[in-house]
Amino acid sequence: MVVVHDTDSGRLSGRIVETEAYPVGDAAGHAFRGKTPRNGSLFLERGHAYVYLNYGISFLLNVSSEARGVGGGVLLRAIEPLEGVDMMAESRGTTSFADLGRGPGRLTKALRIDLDEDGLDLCAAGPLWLATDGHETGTIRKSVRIGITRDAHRLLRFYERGNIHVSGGRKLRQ
DNA sequence: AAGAAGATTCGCT
DNA sequence: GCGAATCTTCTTA
Repeated sequence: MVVVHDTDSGRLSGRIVETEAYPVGDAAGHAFRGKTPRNGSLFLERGHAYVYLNYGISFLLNVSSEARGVGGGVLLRAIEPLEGVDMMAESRGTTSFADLGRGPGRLTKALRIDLDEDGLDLCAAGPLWLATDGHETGTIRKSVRIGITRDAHRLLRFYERGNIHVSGGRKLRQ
């Protein structure tokens, strides 16, 4: 699908090409130890945005995936930029097309997403929403998740094979 | 109350 | 390839 952010300066959008699942009962998930001031949005009805500040540096965007009151979600790790590429380059401070949305923190910076978007319903009318994709979908592959230690063996990372916007090195894109 | 780890990125070597 | 930047949560005293 496509993530769309309608801002005062224009529309930003990108096709999701890499995700990671953090299901119920997964020790690596933020909801594993219950609700906190930060992760409350993970417990909203499936389809809501959970945005948080990671390592004190980068905002990361998730989509809640369970019934209201149950914590679980999907991390968006990379997008292929579609609309608003110039604005994205300005936000990211680079003109390298492949790098604009390559990585979970870069993705939010390109789309200008921060705590203002936390808790928004992505399946309703609003500034941030998910659109269906008219593009052809390539082969979807799976692997272990990146940057975690708990439940590290689970194959819960999904990405489009060979896509240059997928994060990690060459191997992690094949 | 203090320290360490964590779903990362960037600049420098 | 390595370390810094820097906020939230968890662990240990």
